[in-house]
Amino acid sequence: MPRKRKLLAQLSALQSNSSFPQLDALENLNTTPGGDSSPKSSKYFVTEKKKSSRLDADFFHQPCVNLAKSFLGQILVRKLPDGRELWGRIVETEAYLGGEDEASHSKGGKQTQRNAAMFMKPGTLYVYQIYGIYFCVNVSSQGEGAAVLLRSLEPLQGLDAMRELRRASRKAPTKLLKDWQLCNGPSRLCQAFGIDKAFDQRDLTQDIDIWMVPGQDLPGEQDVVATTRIGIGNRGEWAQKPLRFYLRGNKFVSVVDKKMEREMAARGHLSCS
DNA sequence: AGAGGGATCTTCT
DNA sequence: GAAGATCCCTCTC
Repeated sequence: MPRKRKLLAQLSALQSNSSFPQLDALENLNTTPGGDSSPKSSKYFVTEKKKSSRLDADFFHQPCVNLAKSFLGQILVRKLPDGRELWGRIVETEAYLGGEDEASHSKGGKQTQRNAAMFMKPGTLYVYQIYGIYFCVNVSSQGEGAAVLLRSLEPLQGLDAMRELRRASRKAPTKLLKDWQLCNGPSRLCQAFGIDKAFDQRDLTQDIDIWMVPGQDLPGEQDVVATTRIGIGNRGEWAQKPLRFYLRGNKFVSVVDKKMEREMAARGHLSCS
């Protein structure tokens, strides 16, 4: 299986120096981002700066739907083992509410080995494998077994690395992926950001490889489209609930619901200009 | 542009 | 044993 071998090779190349994550962390504190090797930079300064800009436990401690909306416009940051930082603005999310939600992995309130992270403290990552080949990443919210699925990102920094990671999982020689194709889908963003099962149960408020920072321009209520979730098939009424949220008009969203956007406009949610 | 099928494996019945 | 919070490739209109 040449395809699989190629994937593994790419992955191990990227993670070649990650055998001792704690040592890596210490080294990273002593080096300035961007390869500046000025020897006198203070690690205390760097630590302080990081802490102040990271979204904290208070932010994640919100009811599921609120958190799903609050994520829009915020920034996911991933530090690769080689030191490169990937930045992506969150533009599409889905809320999975827990026990009562028939489409949730935590439906019926049942906790299993797979979904354990959904029951952990808000800000915990829940990463699961889907269809045997892909991964999806969620963030635990307030509420028993509730979590928010990250569906699409607008890539901001580290696009070359994202393209490499995305290309590694395809077989045929293809044209270079456009920017909008890098992170527009739950498993695509996991590929682009190098997120796999190893990130399950990690804490976004503490982890050294992945975290979130506040976005610059946060959307208002009128910029957010609320519509049905993707890929949950026949789950009765739960398939119909508006639990997917995305930024209106953003070209990095994976699935646009034109019909819903028209309905919202007709209802007067869209400001007339 | 849209429909259809294959890939591939963990989880739960 | 079957299904699954997906993606990619190919075929057809």
